[in-house]
Amino acid sequence: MSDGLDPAALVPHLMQLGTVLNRSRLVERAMEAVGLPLDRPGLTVLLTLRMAGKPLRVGEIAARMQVVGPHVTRHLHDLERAGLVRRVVDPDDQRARLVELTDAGAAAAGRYLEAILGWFGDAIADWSEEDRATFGRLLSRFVDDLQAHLVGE
Amino acid sequence: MSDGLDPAALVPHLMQLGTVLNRSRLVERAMEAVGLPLDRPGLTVLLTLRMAGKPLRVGEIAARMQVVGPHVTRHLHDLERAGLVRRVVDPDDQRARLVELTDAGAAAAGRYLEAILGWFGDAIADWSEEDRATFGRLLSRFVDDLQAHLVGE
DNA sequence: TATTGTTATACTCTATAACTATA
DNA sequence: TATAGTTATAGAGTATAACAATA
Repeated sequence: MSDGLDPAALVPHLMQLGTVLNRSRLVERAMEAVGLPLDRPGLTVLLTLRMAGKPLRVGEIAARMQVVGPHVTRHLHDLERAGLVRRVVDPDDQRARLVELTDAGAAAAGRYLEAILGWFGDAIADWSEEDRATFGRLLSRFVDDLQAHLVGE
Repeated sequence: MSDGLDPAALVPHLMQLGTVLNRSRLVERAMEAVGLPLDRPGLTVLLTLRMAGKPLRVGEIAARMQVVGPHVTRHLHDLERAGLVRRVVDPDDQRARLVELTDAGAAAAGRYLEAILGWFGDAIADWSEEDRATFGRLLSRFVDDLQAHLVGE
């Protein structure tokens, strides 16, 4: 109530960010840059595995993407056919499948990430080191707090 | 290169935020809270008009939502049938239509916004005033810089 | 009987193409 | 001829339901 930085001022920025993140041609450009055409969910699966740094079960991928199981299964087919991932039976549970990146998949995910990072880096190239650090800290905190509140409700 | 707050650390948070913003049930909850069932794009149209604070042409709404004209037209039908918006011919150009909120539409948009603001406010309720102000400032700057770079490329 | 994943199907959101009316 | 909007259609992304296999 003391100034203009209440939630009301935040919402338009967040809406705009959501738009840029999801509706801009960011992903398409990354795919052009890398030269390996994937659909958006396929790329998300790849990046999810890459960021996890280890093989994941189908259900775990779905949970991290916040989508439902069948959706992941569907895109795993394409990725497997393209030689980017491999499905192996989980030794701990014969029902489950462990999905892992192939060498080609890991390389592709790395190149995509590199392209995207390049853009983000360019966008904040002239920020002070302090602003970057502060933004990183507050953004992380914001996402965590928001998710906690939405889940907990 | 001096610490962990380079773009690489930002990306996972941004991906997560994108997920929360677009794929969580945030919108559905707001609609339940308000009791007026709309689809997501319909609600976005309503909020776009509300945040503009004045009647907008169809093309202008589409531009702000970063979607294509026909998409807006489609949802305007539903909104008009529900009595939430009104389409009037632009006096300056007989080809164009000015879309304006009805009283009911403005009231609904206000209630939705209130519900959403409430959640955001709760999420950052225990932040210091300084952190809120800083986050607001950096977020706004980040979105602007990012958009400028993506457009300019 | 509960859980992991798959198959089949349907729904939501958004785009492209073809058209109408005004400029 | 160019622009604002609409209608009709198609495609991408995701969900629900029914099922199979293992636990």
